[in-house]
Amino acid sequence: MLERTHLTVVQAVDEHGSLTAAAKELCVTQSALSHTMRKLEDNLGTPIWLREGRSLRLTQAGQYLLSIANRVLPQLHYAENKLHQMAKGELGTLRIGMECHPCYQWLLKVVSPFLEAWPNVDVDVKQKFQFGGVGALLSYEIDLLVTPDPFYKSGLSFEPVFDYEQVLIVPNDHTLATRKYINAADLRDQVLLTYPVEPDRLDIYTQFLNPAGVIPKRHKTSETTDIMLQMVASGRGVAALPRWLAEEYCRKFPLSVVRLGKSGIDKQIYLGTRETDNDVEYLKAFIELARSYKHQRANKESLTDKKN
Amino acid sequence: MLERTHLTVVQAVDEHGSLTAAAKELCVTQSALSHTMRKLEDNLGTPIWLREGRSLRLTQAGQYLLSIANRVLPQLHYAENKLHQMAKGELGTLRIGMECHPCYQWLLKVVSPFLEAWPNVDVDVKQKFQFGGVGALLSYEIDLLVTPDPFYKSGLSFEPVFDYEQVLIVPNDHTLATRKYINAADLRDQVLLTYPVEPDRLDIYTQFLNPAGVIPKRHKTSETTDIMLQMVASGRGVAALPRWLAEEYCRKFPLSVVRLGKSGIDKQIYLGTRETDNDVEYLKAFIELARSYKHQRANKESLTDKKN
DNA sequence: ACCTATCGATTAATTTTATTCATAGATAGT
DNA sequence: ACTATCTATGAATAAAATTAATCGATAGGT
Repeated sequence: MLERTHLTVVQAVDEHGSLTAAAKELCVTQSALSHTMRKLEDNLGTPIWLREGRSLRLTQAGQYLLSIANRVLPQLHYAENKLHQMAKGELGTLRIGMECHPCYQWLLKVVSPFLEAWPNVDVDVKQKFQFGGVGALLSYEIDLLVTPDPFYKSGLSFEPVFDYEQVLIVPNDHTLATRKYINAADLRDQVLLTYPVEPDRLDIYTQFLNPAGVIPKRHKTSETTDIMLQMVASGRGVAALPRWLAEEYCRKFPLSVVRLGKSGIDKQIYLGTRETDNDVEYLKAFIELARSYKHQRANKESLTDKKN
Repeated sequence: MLERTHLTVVQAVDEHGSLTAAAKELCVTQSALSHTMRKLEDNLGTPIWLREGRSLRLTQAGQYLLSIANRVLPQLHYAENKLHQMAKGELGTLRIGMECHPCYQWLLKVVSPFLEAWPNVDVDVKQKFQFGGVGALLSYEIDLLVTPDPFYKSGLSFEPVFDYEQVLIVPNDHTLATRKYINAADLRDQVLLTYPVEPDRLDIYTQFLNPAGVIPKRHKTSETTDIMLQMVASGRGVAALPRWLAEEYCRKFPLSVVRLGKSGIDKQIYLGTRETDNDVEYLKAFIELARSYKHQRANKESLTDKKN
């Protein structure tokens, strides 16, 4: 009943001084505005303007209506703008879900250039999902899943964006420190430090220890990578980490990296999305950024390899 | 482009769970809503809902739109309500203009019962007018003029609401205190206290002193009635006031009232309004209240007279 | 595994609404 | 007094919203 047009007309008349001028501004005839506002006045039961000769003077109701127009119209304009930006995929919230700890370390590297490139897009990172990461993706709890386990299913698409080797990290003076690689049996009398998750979600168990039927001497957990590696550095145990991350810590602490098994444990990080989101610009951009980060790192690593 | 309907529909769908339910609520067909929202989605370039089987799920844009709806719609509802109240004359601001000091004293008496009776109507009192009180009335600066000088002109109507006698107030021990009435010449050697306005707007000059060609010994001014009468009480001069006001002060201070001239100076207070405002309920109510106050006071006075 | 009820989308027809056109009435300025 | 410039108005027209009828999809019951 009180429509946006009415507010627009009141505002335009106030700004341009007359119905005629307002009509020109709004690209309609003066008659149209006259009819429109007359109808509103009839509905409200009060005039908006007093007609004095050939000019209009706002009544009290009209003044109030003008104040409403000046308050509400900007809100609508702003909303329209935002919606258009959202439509163009320039604005929104990228809700990222994660299913592994190494993913988190990797994610931190990619998120910051993304935030810079897309100042109007927020990033939300979630880690707990009632029905798993894929469930969260399918139920629109998240828009992007970072996971080591692609789960091919219609409606979803997964893409590997990062390859890494899972390695053992030990103190420099550890008996295993100089080994080219270790076997599962070598961990039988070691204390193993991991993140506090179930062993069947830890690659070192599923891909290394379990197949060989080996159980380490003890298993301790640590929430954070820093604490974990400080414990490793002080000889309290050994830990498994992505090589790129382990090497970073080798610079900070007296630690060494050892391959797990003769050919190593190779892992990938995948990004999962809904196919319905294929045209969301900032999502595509994030994946592109993730891809380029992978290559950049690959180049770096080959350089380091040569140095060694 | 982003219309009120769109907001209403988004809100209704959120509240009732489906387009169909929302349509029933809004008393239109489901088809109508489907068309309306489809058009909006086309305009924005982004869907508001994801169609999943037979249910709708808000997109990010949709969630934003819903938040806008929840913010903006109440504003419009509230505005509509207020406008309807204004239309019924139950709401507004009564802007009162005043042209004389006694008017102000009288006004105070009438305004408070009015404010009680019309809790939704505000009262604004103004005293300075570039083009006089009538000008202020005609230019919609005020809605009601309280004045001793009716100015009959087409478009305006004046109504007397209060009769009073302008009297001289003197200290109890003053030489004039016991006189039945005084002549202009009696003020020749008195100090006259008045409000600080031009003498041609003071009745004691225009209707009493000037006709007799008398000028008082001295003329002092005071902004407030209280101070003025304290000065009178301490023998610094004499003042002219409406009788009803003077008698009130006689109870507080040792003061006496003396008639000005043999038959006294009779004055009226008029209320002036624009004829276009004839159907403004609260304006009519104010005038009615003013009238009733006049009668009430008249009765009181006649009672006091009998006692004396 | 098959009905059935229900949901949203769609097309064409229809109704309602908004807008224009043409013109009258009023008025401020020259 | 004349003219230009307002707003209002009624009828005609254009545009938009709404409906009716129907389709395809799907969740839930049997």
